[in-house]
Amino acid sequence: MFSKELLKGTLKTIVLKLLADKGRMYGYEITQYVKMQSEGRLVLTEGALYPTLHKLEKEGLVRAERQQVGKRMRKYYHLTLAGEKASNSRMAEFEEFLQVMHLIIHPKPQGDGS
Amino acid sequence: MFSKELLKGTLKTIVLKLLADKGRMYGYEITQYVKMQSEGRLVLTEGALYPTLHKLEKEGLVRAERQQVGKRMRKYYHLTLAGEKASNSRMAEFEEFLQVMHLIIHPKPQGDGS
DNA sequence: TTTGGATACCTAAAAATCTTAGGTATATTG
DNA sequence: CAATATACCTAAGATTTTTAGGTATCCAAA
Repeated sequence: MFSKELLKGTLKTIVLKLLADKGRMYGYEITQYVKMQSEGRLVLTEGALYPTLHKLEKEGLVRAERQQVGKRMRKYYHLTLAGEKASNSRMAEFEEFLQVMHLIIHPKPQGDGS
Repeated sequence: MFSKELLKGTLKTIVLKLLADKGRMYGYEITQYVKMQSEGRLVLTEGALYPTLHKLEKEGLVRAERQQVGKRMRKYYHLTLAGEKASNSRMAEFEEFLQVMHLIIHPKPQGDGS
């Protein structure tokens, strides 16, 4: 698995995008889904995920609904209208980030006179 | 310009890659090069860059040489052997990160029975 | 000539984010 | 019945970055 350093700053983006795609997910489900989809290469820690979900809720981008399953509680999250907008703009920013990284990592050769 | 949140964790990678490509650069030059190459979309702050360069030096990945230009001092940085290896492995990690993000953002549809 | 902007380095406090390392409880499987 | 998986949570510490300075030289324009 790659260094987690690169993940910094992308966690919110991932969560917002997944909720946009799936409609509703609960925290543990997100960790499992990401692990599965990335073929084990990306493992979200709960210590990062849960505070992020709470923060998104406080910011009004997601809303939570508790649901009882057997005797256990699940907290399903879904996007608010503001959350949908945030998800879209985050994804647009991510695309731009990729473009910029590409420009820096694969530079157009500057005129070098040769 | 996109939110800097996405940049978190990529600064070292960028610096190592640029030094690998260019051979030697000084701090201010790095900020200007990145700004130019990204068409103004990415601006590295000096408060982040200089401490990062110092840290890379302490880790033995880069070495600095002071050079007088007029009455002003420049500190040119270049990769050590360990730095070259770090640059390569960082870039490999970054590629893997991109792949993983792609898998999460553009998921292969799971059998949904429809 | 002096003022402002560019060049060129630096640091420290604060904010933001994540890891580590727990805690609690239920469900399932060997 | 013990271990693993499911499912939530928090807090201390580490790391990284922003913000907001500081110092000094160079050059061009007013």
